[in-house]
Amino acid sequence: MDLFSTDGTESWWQEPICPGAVVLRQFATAATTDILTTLDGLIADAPLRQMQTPGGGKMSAALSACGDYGWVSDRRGYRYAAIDPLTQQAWPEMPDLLSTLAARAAAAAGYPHYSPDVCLINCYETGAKMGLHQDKDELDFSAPIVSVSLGVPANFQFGGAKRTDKPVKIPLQHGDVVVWGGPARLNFHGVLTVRKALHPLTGSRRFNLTFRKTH
DNA sequence: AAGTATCT
DNA sequence: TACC
Repeated sequence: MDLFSTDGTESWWQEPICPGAVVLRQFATAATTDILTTLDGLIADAPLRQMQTPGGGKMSAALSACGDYGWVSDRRGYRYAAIDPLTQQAWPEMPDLLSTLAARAAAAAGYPHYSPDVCLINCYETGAKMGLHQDKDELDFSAPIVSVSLGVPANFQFGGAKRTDKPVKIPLQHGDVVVWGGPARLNFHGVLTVRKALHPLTGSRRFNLTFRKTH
């Protein structure tokens, strides 16, 4: 296990998943109180909402976003939109605290010069899940995905380039960051049903921040 | 479709 | 696998 400590205030380590993908364990732990305060402000301006899917279903995780665009799903399909359909306003600007964290994580995983234009905010209550899918609505697949876990734990599933590839199950805790790009950029991934639990900073909720370069 | 129903 |  490779252990990193730059100034004595952070201590994290990395666990490879497959070529192009890695877990940065406890990478964000030191900053999570400030991140969650920042999140409160963001979702006050762009409320979390459960989006409709094209088939007529509803996603169990509630979503919001900040940055230049947000990911939107409705009966017509999936897309990135510059205007939040709920508020009819632009999405909140991405705070420096978040873009800096994402860039630091990407660099640590071997992807320097990362400048995401979107941060999706996913909120999982007990029982919520996310089916296996690919992040393929972006226009730039050369940039990685950076995924920050906060609050109650969850089991992440990370598969291959084909839906039928058997995923590996990765338990994620508060402060863990997953980065995937390069040969793993389009790999299928998802979140198993979140189990009832309590976290001192988020109660029963799990938040997931996913950063992307969409344009 | 990031979900769900329906099939083999 | 199909869904428009």
